[in-house]
Amino acid sequence: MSNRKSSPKKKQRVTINDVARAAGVSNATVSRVLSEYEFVKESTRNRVMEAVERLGYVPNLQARSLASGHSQIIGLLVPNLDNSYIGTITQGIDQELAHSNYDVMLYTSHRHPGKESYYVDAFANGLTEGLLLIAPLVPAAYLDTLRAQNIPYILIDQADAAESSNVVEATNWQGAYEATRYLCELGHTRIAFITGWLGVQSAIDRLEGYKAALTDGAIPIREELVIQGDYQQQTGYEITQKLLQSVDPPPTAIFASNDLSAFGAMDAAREAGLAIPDDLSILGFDDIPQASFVYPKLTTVRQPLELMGQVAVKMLLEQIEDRSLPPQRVALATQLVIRDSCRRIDPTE
Amino acid sequence: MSNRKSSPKKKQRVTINDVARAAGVSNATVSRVLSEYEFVKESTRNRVMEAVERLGYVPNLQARSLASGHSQIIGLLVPNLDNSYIGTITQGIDQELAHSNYDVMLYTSHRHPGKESYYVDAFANGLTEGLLLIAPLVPAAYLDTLRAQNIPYILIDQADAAESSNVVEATNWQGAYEATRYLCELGHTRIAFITGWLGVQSAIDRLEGYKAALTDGAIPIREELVIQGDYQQQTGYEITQKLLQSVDPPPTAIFASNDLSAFGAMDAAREAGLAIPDDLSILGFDDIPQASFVYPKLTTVRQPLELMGQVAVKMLLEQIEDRSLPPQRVALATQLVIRDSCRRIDPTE
DNA sequence: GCGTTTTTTGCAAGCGCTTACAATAGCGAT
DNA sequence: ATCGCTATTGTAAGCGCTTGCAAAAAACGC
Repeated sequence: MSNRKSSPKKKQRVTINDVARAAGVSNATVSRVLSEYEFVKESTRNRVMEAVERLGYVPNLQARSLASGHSQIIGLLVPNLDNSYIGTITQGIDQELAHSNYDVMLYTSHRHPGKESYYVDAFANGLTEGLLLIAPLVPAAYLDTLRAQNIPYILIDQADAAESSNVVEATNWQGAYEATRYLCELGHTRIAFITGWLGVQSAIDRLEGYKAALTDGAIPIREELVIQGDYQQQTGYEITQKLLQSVDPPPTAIFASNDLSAFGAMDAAREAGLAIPDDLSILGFDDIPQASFVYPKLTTVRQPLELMGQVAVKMLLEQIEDRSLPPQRVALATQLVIRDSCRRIDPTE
Repeated sequence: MSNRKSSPKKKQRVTINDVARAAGVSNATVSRVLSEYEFVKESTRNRVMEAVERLGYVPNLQARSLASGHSQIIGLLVPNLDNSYIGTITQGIDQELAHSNYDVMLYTSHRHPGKESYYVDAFANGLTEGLLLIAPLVPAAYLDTLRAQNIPYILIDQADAAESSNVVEATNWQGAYEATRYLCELGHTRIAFITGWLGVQSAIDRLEGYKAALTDGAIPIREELVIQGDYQQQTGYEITQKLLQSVDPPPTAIFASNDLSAFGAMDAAREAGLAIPDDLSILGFDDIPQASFVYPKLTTVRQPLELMGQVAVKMLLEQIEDRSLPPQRVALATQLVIRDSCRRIDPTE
């Protein structure tokens, strides 16, 4: 404390100029070496690299992006992170991004609508070059902002009614349709459906797929068997409890709009003393990692979550490259994964 | 395409100078208004704010941080995101951060050791002002880098052997000890233990707690009942399968080092035809949301995951404020949450 | 009304890096 | 040796914002 002069408080960051001086070149040359500019003499390049190495120089990202206009950062807006659904998509995103030199800025909206648009405003400050929105609430308001600012963005697993966004989703309708048909073919006629949170298009599509399949199977749609859920395990549990008590005759199968809800349904069924699949068949949607570890292993509709993340990144990077690209929509194929939670039902039952 | 002159390709970003001009002041004044500098005349402030509003001005973050030296960004390094353990901690982090004006940069290491240190190098470029490391692999190498660069960082749920880091963890030893004692008190003497990934301290602490409790309960530690796992559900499943086949007499209880492993154990047990808790008691660690939704509800040791995230953020922000603060270690209390997966065992069995 | 203070502003110098544009160097051809 | 090119490097003007310093205004004291 006595002589503060002797302790230089300055953060002695190594800058490009230090490197330039050390290598006996101008900072422009250092910059060129670092950005792999082609016309740099071999010997100069080596000299610079040696200096970089020796001084432990690391470029300052903000300076770089201020000067170049590119931040090499993309934003990722997620509703929350406490389930593996989002996590798996993120895994795919991250994986794809690993090949590029983009970093990701994470924003979570905790399903608080107000916050999402707040964040999107924040994105507009130019920090991020593009945006990945996983199952966003899409109150249109902020998509307008995004478009106005001409910021590339991709909607993952949530179509935009306006049709003017880039979206990566799964074939939700078909997935639900096939799954329901499967249940029909197994002999089920009383098939309950736990919807997802109907604020998102994917949930609606799944519901429609379910209905269409019943109709095609000449099974009347009974409204008391279609219950509105919200993709949460707890809700699936509660709904199923109620369902099993109040509907008579009870359903012989429950198709849940996502695996988490299906897990909830399994728990409720077991608690009610029903064996799965003997007394009740259960079918999920997503195929998160857990689906194959629960007992019995869950039959479910696989969404290629990781792939969705990867594809979204690819699309986003393309859009960043060329802002004039027209909006694309990609629907990746779902696939029915038959495991142990559904069984053929005897028509006489 | 014909006359490209008419289309100004320039990204017409609104800058602080535009606002200054519009409000008839200098950019310095605008900057002061925006940073809530106290000595600005009320009328000027209003004029500026009005201009900001009207032009839809949003400050450029990189310019701001280049000039000020503060990026207001913290880095978050996670091993992966596909389980709710990390997600829940992140939730806490995010929640606490919402009160501040920091954003978070996300890095995932996918448990690939090489990558972690790669990232940490990247952090050194000054983009982030501090780092939160969730259950990192800690190959010491990059902690050295961090310390050398004097970048504040907090280790979450992973102590640093060197004792010189800030860490937020749970009372792992005590948690495991209490849980094991509980099992003993229930009459169990053949208690198997599925360890976590022993590369992290927390896993070791839990193992030690388990051993200590057995010793205190005068129960000999049988090595064949202690199996090395890695915190994954699948591994828990496989281990339990083997355990049930090969050990004779079989354990009457299994204590898994985390809930995921416990879920795996439950599945394996059920598959082997054992009822839980009647034929086998199972106890977990973490208390992730799912723990109370599986059937039977899992008895487990709660780690205050969200709180850990929040505390970590608080500590980090303090460290950023004042770099000279000495390293702190906080161990948050765990708590045994008794639910339905363990039962008292008849001594005559 | 004048010298002092205290507020409010503007000026201008960067922050560390990129990138036209210009200058220099190197080289074979003439 | 000179010219014409091309390869290589340097110069310098920013990118958009913050901030120390100083000037200008307003407020105060007598």
